[in-house]
Amino acid sequence: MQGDLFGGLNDGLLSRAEALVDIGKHPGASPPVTGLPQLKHDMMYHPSMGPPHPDGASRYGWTGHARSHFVNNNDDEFGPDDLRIDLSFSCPHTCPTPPVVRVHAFCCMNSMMAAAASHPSLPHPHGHPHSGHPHPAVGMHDADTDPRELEAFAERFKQRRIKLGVTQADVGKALANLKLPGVGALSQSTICRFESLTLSHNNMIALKPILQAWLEEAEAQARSKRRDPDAPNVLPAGEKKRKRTSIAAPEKRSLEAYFAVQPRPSGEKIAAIAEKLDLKKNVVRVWFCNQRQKQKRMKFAAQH
DNA sequence: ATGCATGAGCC
DNA sequence: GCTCATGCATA
Repeated sequence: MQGDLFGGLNDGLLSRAEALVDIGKHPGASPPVTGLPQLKHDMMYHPSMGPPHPDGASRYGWTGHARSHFVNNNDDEFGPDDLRIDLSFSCPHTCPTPPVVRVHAFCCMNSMMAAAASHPSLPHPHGHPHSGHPHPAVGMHDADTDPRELEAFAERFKQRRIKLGVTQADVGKALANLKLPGVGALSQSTICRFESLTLSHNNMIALKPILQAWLEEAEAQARSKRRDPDAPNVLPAGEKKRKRTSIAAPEKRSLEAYFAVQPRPSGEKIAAIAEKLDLKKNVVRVWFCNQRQKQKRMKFAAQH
């Protein structure tokens, strides 16, 4: 029960996939997929493809949760300042626990459940766009969605952030202090991905105005040199840490080979693959999900 | 910087 | 069960 992972499809493909694994890699060498029920497979985003055509994301409840209308795009001004600011701004001493502040990054870091539970009305406790702020595209123009512009902004953002002496993690936390409606803290990961353009096009568009707002605030504050003992945070002790599964190279190669043949295996196929590779079914399922997502990310910086 | 994971919203 | 935004953990 292993040569039929792809059900009625045929063992040929599988064998081929496995052969590829043995051989080493896979790339373009595997589209012999004669008649695979290839589903609508969202294409990769190419900067050259021009603006949004986010057919993909826009049809999935994308309500622009993080889209901010309050920010206009005038990111062409380079701050000639090389001042360094201590960290984030605002909310110096009197920052108890305001009603709408997203301070989860400071206090209840660990459990995302806690974050979600404690701020049920947050646009994105860590997650998603929901009924929150259905602000379509207020005053957005091509420049806001133009890949080239996003790329340029990301680059400028990074440079200016570094000049300010602020880390990606700092920016993420500081975002909450901005107190922009519907804008909470973000992780270092997300800031990093924004800078490296490894987020979806929509995600980039949504985050840009927010990061832009932060950058302007930060530079303004840096100019007016202010010092406040904004005491950072102390991570709460003892919390069950999430353990990250590590898929070994051989298994990963197999998965890649399977993916090349069929990016969207059915549940049964996933189960079969999981068994064959001796991995949890869920691990395999998530791997495919992440692989698909990864395939759709921007990352056009390296393509230029 | 990136791999594996979670959870909301949707089908 | 999927997509999508996002994050913890880790290389």
